[in-house]
Amino acid sequence: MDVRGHLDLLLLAVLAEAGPVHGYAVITALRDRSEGAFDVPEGTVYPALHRLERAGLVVSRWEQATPRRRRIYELTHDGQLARTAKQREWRSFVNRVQAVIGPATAQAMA
Amino acid sequence: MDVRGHLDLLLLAVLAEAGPVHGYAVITALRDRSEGAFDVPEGTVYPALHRLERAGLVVSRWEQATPRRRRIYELTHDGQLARTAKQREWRSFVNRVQAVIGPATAQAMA
DNA sequence: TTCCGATGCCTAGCCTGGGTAGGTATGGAC
DNA sequence: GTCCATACCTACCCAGGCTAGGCATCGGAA
Repeated sequence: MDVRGHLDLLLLAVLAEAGPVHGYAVITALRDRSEGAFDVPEGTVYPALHRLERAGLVVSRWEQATPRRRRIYELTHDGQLARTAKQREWRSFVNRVQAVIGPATAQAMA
Repeated sequence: MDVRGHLDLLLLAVLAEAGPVHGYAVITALRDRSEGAFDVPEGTVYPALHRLERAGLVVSRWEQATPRRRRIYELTHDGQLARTAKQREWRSFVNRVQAVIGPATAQAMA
């Protein structure tokens, strides 16, 4: 299942709840939390994290003294704000879609 | 608000519930049902309808004896199936996202 | 009567985002 | 010693959706 334009929300959510974490762990966290549904390829996640960093929503640093080189990502303040904003957007989006595709479906979701 | 990869679902839903309808009406229906949120430009909808027709999910015919020329779109049987499939996908997608971004948000949606 | 906005259709091209495919390197298990 | 999992990366492709334009008709307002 692809992430359909909501990748940033997912990444920001993982970073917010899992704390400072490296890229590969973001991928596994996404897979675990979605029960395997969001098996997002590395070629999607790494560039996305770089985008978020360029946008100032995350900062990264190379982890010291670990067996493998790891780049640790962390939300900035702007990233926190963006996360809550995107969550609001997400809720609104879901409600709008629900309104279009019919209340029966909305009920079936509960 | 953009439709983020769920345009086909929205179009199929409108066509399923509003019955045979022309393209411009699809646009207004989408806007009305979403309370203005999905104000999808014509340059998005018309090509999308053509895609759906090429895919065999809708058929179109030119309406006879109307003041303006109108192309009427209607779901095919495959279109009906695709609609229900995409609704299932949508529900699943929402649940997965919810699982990732946290149950608190899911609760807030109810 | 003339003009403008709403209706109704269309397409060419851009841009972004996500996926594919491939490369590099190290650690641990067998 | 070989192979898989870990861990990072980028170049490229492609689809989808948006911008920006064009065309035509109708009704109402000025």
